Order: sequence, then structure tokens, then C-alpha cells
Amino acid sequence: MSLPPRLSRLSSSSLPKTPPLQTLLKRGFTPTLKSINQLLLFLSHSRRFNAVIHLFSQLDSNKINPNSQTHSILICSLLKLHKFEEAEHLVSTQMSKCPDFPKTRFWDSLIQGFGVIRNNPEKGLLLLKDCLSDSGTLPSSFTFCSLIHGFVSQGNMDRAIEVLELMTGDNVRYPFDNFVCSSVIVGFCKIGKPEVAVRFFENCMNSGALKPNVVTYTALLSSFNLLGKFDEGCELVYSMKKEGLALDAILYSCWILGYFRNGCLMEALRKYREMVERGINPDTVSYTVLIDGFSKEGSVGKVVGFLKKMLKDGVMPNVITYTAIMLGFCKEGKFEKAFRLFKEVQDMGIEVDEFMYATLIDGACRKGDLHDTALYQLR
DNA sequence: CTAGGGTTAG
Repeated sequence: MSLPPRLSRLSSSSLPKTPPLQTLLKRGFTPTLKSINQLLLFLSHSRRFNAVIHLFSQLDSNKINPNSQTHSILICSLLKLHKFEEAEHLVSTQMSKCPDFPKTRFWDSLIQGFGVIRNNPEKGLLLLKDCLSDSGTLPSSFTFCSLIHGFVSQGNMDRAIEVLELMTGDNVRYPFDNFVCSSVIVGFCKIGKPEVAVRFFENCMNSGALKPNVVTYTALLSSFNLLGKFDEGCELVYSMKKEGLALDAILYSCWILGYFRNGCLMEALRKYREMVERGINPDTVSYTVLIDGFSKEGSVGKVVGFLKKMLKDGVMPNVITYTAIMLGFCKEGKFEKAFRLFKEVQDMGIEVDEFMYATLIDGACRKGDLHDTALYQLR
């Protein structure tokens, strides 16, 4: 089997000529630890982390004792390969022996690895506590943030607050930044406590350390929406404009949603135009908010208009967008149109969900011909 | 340096 010319040239000229260490070892060489570490470093820098691990595993049987640098390189490779359990074991066994370890960086990677990549913030928190009890190691604020965010996305606010308290503790004293603040606000909204979210925001402001950005303000605006505090939401946006903060598509969607919930359709439309005039491109959610708002009022003309517009702009509708459109058709008594769209959505390969079925069933019931319509085909 | 924020029924 011969390689095509281009590949054979590559393999003969651009790969290192030295035989791999494994081969050297087999031939009876006994390289110094220094040269081993250099090779491990080289492998690690060229991102051949599996090779690092493999080479390390051969050291013992060749009576070569690794030092702390060897272990450092190995731990880095394990972390890169997301082998967190093995990395954790090494960190905890080698830590006390090697005072020159980049301890904090290892802890950061381990806590974030378990908390975010493994989606196991509980384990991350255990490690965080271990780390804090080992004086002299203070994980980065990002590590605290990602744990908070991990707990928030699980809806576990008790734990999120626990991390928050560690963050403000005497030996840490990290300020609450926008990342933390927005995550916590969203968390409280998620568990149905928007009033607590607003209070948390106010506390952050009173502490004086927070300069809210558009993300934090959007989370706050969404809390106001949940609380039905439409006027406060508007005031918030006005003060943002006065501050000179750049509003974006997400902020506008949230604001427009508030107008719809407050029954101000024309004002919602005006804000949409304002957004476009400012050069902010509406995305799928922006359009979905508009479509849903007009569908609920039975303004199917507007709904279809927005659908065409978004398709023209290359913004793809999702299952929520289509459900909102079907709702509009059903409200107008055009169940057949809704059902035709339903089939099209399925043909597009979009996964339909219970919301879509519920919307269609409701639409069919509204028409009253539950027994002889396409409803039977819904199965 | 960035992350983090917004949409659906009965």
C-alpha cells in the first residue's frame, strides 16, 4: 500500500525525525528525567495529550521517577482531555509534595471542569470548599461565577446562594460583577421569584460595586415583565438610553414583549421599527415575540408579513415561531391552514412538541368539528 | 479577554 505522492512527501519531510521515546526506551536507552520532561512539554505544546499520558505510563516500568514538573504536564494533559477524575486524584496526591505546583490554576480547571463541562456543580462546590480550606489558593472569580451559573441553570438557587456567600466571605471578597448578577436574577425568575430578583439587583447596586451592563439590565427587565411592572420596565430602558448604553436585539425583544403583555400592540410595533432604524437586526426570538403578540390578537396579516420578512432576511423560524403562527391561524378559525403548516413543519424535519399539538387541538376544538377533521391525523 | 440576558397552550 503506497501513499499518494503529496502525503508521502509530508510524512517524510515535515514530521520529526527522532524516533519516539517509547522506541528509545525499548532499545535500552536511559534518558535523563530532564529530557523526558522536555519531550513531555513538546508533546503537550503540540497538543498530543494522549501521547503525554501514554509516555508517562511507561516511566514507572522503566524505573524513571517523575518530578513535580512531570506531574504538572501530566495534569494539564488530563485536564485538556477532560479526564477530571484522574486529574483530581493527581492534584490531591501531589499537591502537598510539590510546593511549586500551579495549584490555583489546577483548582480552577478542576472546579470548572466538574461544574460546567460535567454539568455537576455539586461536585464543583465540594472541590471549591476543599480549595478554600487550603489557604493560599483562591480560585478565580470566573470559577465562582461558573458554579453559580451551573446551579442557576439547574434551578438550584439555594446552592447558587451558597456559592455567592463564599464569594463574599472574608477570605475571598470578590465583588458581584455583571456575570454573577445577571445569572442570579435569572435564577430567581426561573424559580418564580422575580420580586427577589429585583431585590437582589437593588442590593448589588447599593453595594456600589456594580455597574450594570445590557445583560444585567435585560435580566432585570425580564423580572419586571414577570411582575407585570410595565412602567418600571419602560423607565429602565429610558434610563439605559440616557446612560448611553447600546441596546441590542435581546433587550429590545424583552422590551417589546412587555408592550404586548400590556396590550400595547401599536407601541410594540413602533419599538420594533425603532430597533430596525438603529441598525439592530431582529433574530429568531425577536420575530417570534412579534409573531406571537400579533397572533394572540388575531392579526394574521401582520403575522404572515413578519414570517415573510424573517425568511427574506435569512432568520430561521423555530418550533416556537411556527406554534405562534398556528395559533394565529386557529384564532382566525383557519384550522386547515394551521394543519397544513403543521405538516410542512414536520416535513422540514423540525421536531414538533406538546405546545404545538396543544395549539392545534385547541384550534380544532374551537371549530367544533372534532370528529371529522384532520385532528385524527394528528396522532 | 469573555461569560451572563429574551420567545410557546390549557
